[in-house]
Amino acid sequence: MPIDENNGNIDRRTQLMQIALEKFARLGYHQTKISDIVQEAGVAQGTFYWHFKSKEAIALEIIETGKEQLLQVIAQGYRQDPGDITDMVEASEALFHRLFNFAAENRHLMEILLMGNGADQTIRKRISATRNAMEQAFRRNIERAIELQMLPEGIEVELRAALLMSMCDGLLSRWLFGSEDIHSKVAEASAQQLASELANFEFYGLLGKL
Amino acid sequence: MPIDENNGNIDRRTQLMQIALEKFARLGYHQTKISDIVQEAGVAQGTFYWHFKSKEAIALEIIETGKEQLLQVIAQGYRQDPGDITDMVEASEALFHRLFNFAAENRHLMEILLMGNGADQTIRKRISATRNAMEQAFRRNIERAIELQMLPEGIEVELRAALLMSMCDGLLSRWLFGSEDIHSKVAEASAQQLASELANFEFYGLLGKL
DNA sequence: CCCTCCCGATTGATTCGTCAGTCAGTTGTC
DNA sequence: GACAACTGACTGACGAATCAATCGGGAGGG
Repeated sequence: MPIDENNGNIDRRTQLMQIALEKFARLGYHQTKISDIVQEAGVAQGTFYWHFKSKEAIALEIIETGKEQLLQVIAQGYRQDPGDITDMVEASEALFHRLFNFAAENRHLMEILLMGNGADQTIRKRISATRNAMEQAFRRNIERAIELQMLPEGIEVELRAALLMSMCDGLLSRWLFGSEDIHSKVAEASAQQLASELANFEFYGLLGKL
Repeated sequence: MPIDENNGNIDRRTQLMQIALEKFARLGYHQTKISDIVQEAGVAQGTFYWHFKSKEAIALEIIETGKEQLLQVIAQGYRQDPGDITDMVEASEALFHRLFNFAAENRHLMEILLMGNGADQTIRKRISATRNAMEQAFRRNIERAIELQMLPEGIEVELRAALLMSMCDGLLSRWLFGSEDIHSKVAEASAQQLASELANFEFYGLLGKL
């Protein structure tokens, strides 16, 4: 056999994490048995415990990895140089667009992060830390916009970041996992459309641009 | 003993539901043992199974009860007669205020509804149905406002309802359960303040009233 | 070239704790 | 004596984690 054997032969560790991610998302944390994971990977149960300390450990590692990717997407942030409000809306829209694309490409990860599929305390805490990090990223973006005088000074930054994050949460859950029975328009929209609507609402609220 | 014995002697069923609600919220569904519940109620394990078919059954019943209360709060809705935008914002604010007060008085219920504390499929589905019902209530309110010409006709009602619901979700979670380490301003605000900020953002967005 | 020792990776039967749910029996009330 | 409410020891299943045994391949020595 050749030395460099990489024909779909990813690192066991990575393979197990991918399978676990998919199962945690689809079945929920508690419903996923280690035996399910190893069976799908075609290895024995002991192998799992050679690579990971425990079931919880693999979950935490999955979340940590996802967090880093996600923050990278957001960190690209708003544009650096001043402009008018239209520029601001556009920049915001671009950020959402990137975020929505990432989410679509990482459904399982988002399912865990957004729906917190039935994990326990420790894991939920880690998830919430991840979301908190996202929110802080949004917040820095808003602050930056104020420095550049693209937004008025008086506004409650923290509150606005929270609202923004909430709206992302909400749109993403509905877009990716909206209940089948209720055919939502949100579910059918494109990442581009959603990003655009969201950015508009962010700035102009229900009354729209006047 | 007298016939009508009600000295803090609530119906066993109700008592068990209250205790279960508190424990599900605090510890999470899977972490809560039936033995915990009955111990706190001071009854034997068999008693639980005399009143409820299963652990899942009590959880579903708790959610159902909560859903009804919650919908009642929202159903009081916007005012019925036309007015100007300021009236609209005020009506909206009043709705949020009622909702936030209810939430504060029903922390445990909200914790389950908002954080979905680690339950499995069936239960999460029921929770999501409850939230969906809330969202539809918001939606009807927006539609009503359009009929009364308090809002422009062109807007995407469904999307706006989703965004509104998301913001409520987000504010409520942060207000009631915001992580202790990050002292959030949101956590310290009053129901009144939050309702007001939210209603303003709803209509005017980040740019504020001009 | 072969033998052997080492070690990382893997196996899977077994252990062990944990709970949801059961049931045969008791209590007390009308 | 009938029936609703309650008891609590018990069981049966399940699933996370363990561990002694195995495998395969590379390094080194003769």
